[in-house]
Amino acid sequence: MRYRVGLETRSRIMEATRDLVAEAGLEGTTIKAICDRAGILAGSFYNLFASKEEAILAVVGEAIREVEPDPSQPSEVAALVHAYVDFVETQEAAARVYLMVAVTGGLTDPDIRDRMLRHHAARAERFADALARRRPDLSSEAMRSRVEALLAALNGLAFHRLLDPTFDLRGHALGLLEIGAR
Amino acid sequence: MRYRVGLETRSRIMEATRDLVAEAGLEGTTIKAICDRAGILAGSFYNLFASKEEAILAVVGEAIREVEPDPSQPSEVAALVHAYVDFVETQEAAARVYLMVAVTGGLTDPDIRDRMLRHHAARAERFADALARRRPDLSSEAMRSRVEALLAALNGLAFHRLLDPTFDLRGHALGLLEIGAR
DNA sequence: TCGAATCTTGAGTGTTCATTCTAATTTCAA
DNA sequence: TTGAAATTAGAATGAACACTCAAGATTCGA
Repeated sequence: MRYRVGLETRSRIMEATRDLVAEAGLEGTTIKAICDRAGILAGSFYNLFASKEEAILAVVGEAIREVEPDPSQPSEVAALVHAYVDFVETQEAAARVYLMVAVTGGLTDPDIRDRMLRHHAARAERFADALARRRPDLSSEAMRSRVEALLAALNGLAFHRLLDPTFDLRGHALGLLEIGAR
Repeated sequence: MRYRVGLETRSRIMEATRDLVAEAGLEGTTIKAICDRAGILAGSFYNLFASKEEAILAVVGEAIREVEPDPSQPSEVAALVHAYVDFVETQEAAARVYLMVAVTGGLTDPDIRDRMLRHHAARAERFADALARRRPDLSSEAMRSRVEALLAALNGLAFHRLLDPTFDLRGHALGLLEIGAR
């Protein structure tokens, strides 16, 4: 059971963590820097998070929850693509943190890798459902292939956009639909 | 002017660095671990590399040079795709290091970011030339769009393959050609 | 209002790590 | 063979950093 002030501190910590990791990377971000930006001291940090890793994973968890709009109701493929582009464009810091953890963590830590693969599988499922409505003619093999290609391309394009802010992510992402999801 | 033993030590260091970073990540890899695996002591490391970062960038440079086959003569799109898949499959450690540096470094260090964007531009050029021969009908805009989509998708698929060794990278990569480069 | 739970402070701890330095050894061109 | 340059060993250094702790302050339900 947390007090209100504790919850506020917690969200200030997460905000500071997200922005700092987005700028300086996972290891470039120190507890001291997080605390300075959140306006607290180390003891308060450890009152709310067990470790730096836990704070970063909390940020990633939040990003994962925000990248998918309304998981309850079905969507069009184009709507899913737009939602993803919106996420990258408007929550750039969260997108950067997600990407860094997915790559560094995914390639070195089995737990994070499994988490990323599960997230990917859920996303693929969602896209497959949407695509099935638009292209009922495709075999499940062809569907799988299209979805993997589309998700991989979206991720690759998003990475390019994060490297180069002038890159037209939305244009290229919508181009994918023209090329592959006629 | 280096002596033969120095050059041999240098390549042992690079090999150790590549494999360790592939396993443990950029910051998980220590100078001591590199030296242990290379069978040397710290003094020798610093006789040949100015810093840990320099050794890692040397590994990345080597990977960049190996990912492109014969930059002199022109290639078919399919050949370029095969070459990329071959690189990821046979030089998995190098591919992992490249990816980690591209993401963590690219998103936090301006020099590395520029280097990655230049590498991408050169690759895109290469793919565009190959695609132009197969599809002379496409406008230069459509060409650009196809190439960006193809490269992004290849990168995304490669990342997935590195996360999940059972993922059929070559199958999906060739699927891209069927979908988009008819 | 009371007081148990929660929160904050801020100094402190211990470790890990990249990097340096010096002296001894080895290489290899002339 | 010689000796200047390159290589190596290995201990030492110093900084950075994640994390702990005890004591006081604050919160808020009962």
